[in-house]
Amino acid sequence: MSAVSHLLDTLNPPQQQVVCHHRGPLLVLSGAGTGKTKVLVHRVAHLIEQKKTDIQHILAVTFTNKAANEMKQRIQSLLRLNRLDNLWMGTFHAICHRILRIHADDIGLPKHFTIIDANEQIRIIKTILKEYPSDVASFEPKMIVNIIERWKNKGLHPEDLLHQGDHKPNTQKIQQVYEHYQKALNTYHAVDFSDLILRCVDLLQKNREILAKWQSRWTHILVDEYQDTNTIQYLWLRLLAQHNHNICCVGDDDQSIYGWRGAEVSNILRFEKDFPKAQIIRLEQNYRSTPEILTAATSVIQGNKQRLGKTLWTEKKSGDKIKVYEFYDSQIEANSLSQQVADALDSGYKPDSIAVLVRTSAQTRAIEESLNYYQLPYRVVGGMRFYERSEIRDVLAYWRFSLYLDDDLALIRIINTPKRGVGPKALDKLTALARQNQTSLFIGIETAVRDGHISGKAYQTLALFCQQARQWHTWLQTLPHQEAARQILEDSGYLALWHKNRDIVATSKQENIDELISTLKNYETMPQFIDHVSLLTQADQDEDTQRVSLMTLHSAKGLEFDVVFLPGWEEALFPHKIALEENGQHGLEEERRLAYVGITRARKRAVITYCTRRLMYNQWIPSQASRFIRELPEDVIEFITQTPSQARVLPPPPVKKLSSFHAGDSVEHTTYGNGVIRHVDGDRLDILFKSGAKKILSSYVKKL
DNA sequence: TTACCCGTTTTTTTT
DNA sequence: AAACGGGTAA
Repeated sequence: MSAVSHLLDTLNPPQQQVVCHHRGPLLVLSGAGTGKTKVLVHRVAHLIEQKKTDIQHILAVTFTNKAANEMKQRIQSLLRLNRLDNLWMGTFHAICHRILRIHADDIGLPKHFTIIDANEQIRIIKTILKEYPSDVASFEPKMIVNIIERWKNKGLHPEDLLHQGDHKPNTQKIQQVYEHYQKALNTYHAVDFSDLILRCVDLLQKNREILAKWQSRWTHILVDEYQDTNTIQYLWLRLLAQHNHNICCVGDDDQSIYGWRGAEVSNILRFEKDFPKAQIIRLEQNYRSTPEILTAATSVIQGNKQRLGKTLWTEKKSGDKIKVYEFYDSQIEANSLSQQVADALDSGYKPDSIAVLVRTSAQTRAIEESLNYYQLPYRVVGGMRFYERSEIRDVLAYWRFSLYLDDDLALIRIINTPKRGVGPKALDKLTALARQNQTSLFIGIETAVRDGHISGKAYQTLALFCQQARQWHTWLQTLPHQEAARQILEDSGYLALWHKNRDIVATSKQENIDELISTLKNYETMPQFIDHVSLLTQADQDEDTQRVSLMTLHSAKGLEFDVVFLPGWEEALFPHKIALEENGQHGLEEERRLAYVGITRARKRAVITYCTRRLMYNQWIPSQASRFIRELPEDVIEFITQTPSQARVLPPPPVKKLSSFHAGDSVEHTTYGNGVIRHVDGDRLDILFKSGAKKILSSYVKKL
């Protein structure tokens, strides 16, 4: 008997096995912790092992790249395979990206089109808005981007909006900006995130042969986290599955938390209509949590009216009650949380089986400070992402531009970094010139230099720059790519920008750049690296080290931990007031699903906390318990209140004794690095860092 | 063109 | 508290 057939028996009969064997459209409505990932992994493994299906005929869509990697690994170890190169598994965006690159010619994109991020979107919108009359120009660029995204998520192009008959004056104006924005993207040979999918759908719809090719290629389509699929993604799936009808979607309507990104639960209902023979299977046995946790989660989610409805049950043994704490303020909440983390570690839980899940990323700051103070090992998941740092984007732009001299967006980013005396004015002129001649910006600049269109100061630097750029381009063709990459940064004077500066910020930027250069060796060529990087969102750093995870509820989707802390359950923060203001009842229900996701991440212990005052914008704002706390069933919770007088006393200092400080001691600060104490003033230390002197609370520094 | 001052805003959630 | 933007002087 083969390994997998044997493993199928370890699945929990009967439904889980049915999912693995089923052919034809299948919708798996499964609750939290019912083993849906396991089922998907086994289904794919089973298909591959039976040899009836070649790996390349399977398409599996996951919600994050990380989830895809994990699933691949699990399949590999099940089948004892080394590689799964021909398996198409990844996010909608990654898969559409691959398809678009194959068919770039068919839709008039260059092979190396650029994918722009949110910052670049806003920058482009800003420049566009300048050309409009004052009423439009005063629109918030971010709002415009949001509206355009919403349209794109529904598959609406600028011209579709004209036929829609929405004649609100603002809609018409924004429609024009949308049209303008798409033109700008075209001239930059760029697409935004939503375009990856939208343009892929366009490609498939307009080109029957290409559609047929992909339809017949994929005999099996699997979709995870189906509840978070938006309209355009659904259209894409439907196009591809229409031929074979062999599509298996797994999702939980109670965990739909991306409505603001266009996800529609109605896609679940649509599925039954578009695939009439679809079978629906419900997985309702939870294998993850204690009955207490499950009861609490179920009770909260029952507050929602719009549910497909299912009843989760478990055979697990009874465990701890869910603790609900009220604290005097958010600092005390953070400190108490640290202590409880320390307790959990003491009682044997591994750091990576503990998580702190917050509603907004702003909450992480206070918690981080406290975890630092108590010297607990933690990691912020999805915080300031590596590839979003300005120095990393600069370096990537240098490389991208050197590789593709016609990449105008990259050029614009780096042309005046370091300063070459080319400001917005000069850039406007050069752009206009390039557009006039129908050339890329770089060629435009070269012409301008040759024909002497530029005056004194900028002329010198630009002439040099053009020569250098040609040189960089050649280097990438002739030298080993890692070497070329470094030389470009040297030669351009970009590295010197940070070398000059001795402060801690510059040092960390240098380190980041070094790290980026060293990752180049994992790729064979520069184009390969650039392609890969444009879709990376989370740098999977120090995965191997044992740390407590600190992240938002949204990024915790699909994960599970033994112990879960849920701080900040207060009205206005959770449910967030913007969600209520903008989306009313729907907003509230989505927040409630978020609460459900939070609680159900826990295997053994869940701790919910709130406080009566919270520090916001450096001001103390009174707060009150979230309505979700009232929705918890009393018999599974243990309620603990700290009175203000108790709360005023700060918890004792770290488990390890806090060393007393003296002038002359060397200390370390997580942000500012190493420094020397000049003067001690009670709890405040006057420290000389490389970046300059700072007065810092003793609790934030470590004695060396 | 850039550097600096001063007043204003910032906190949903992410592929 | 810290980041951002508009305005102005050099």
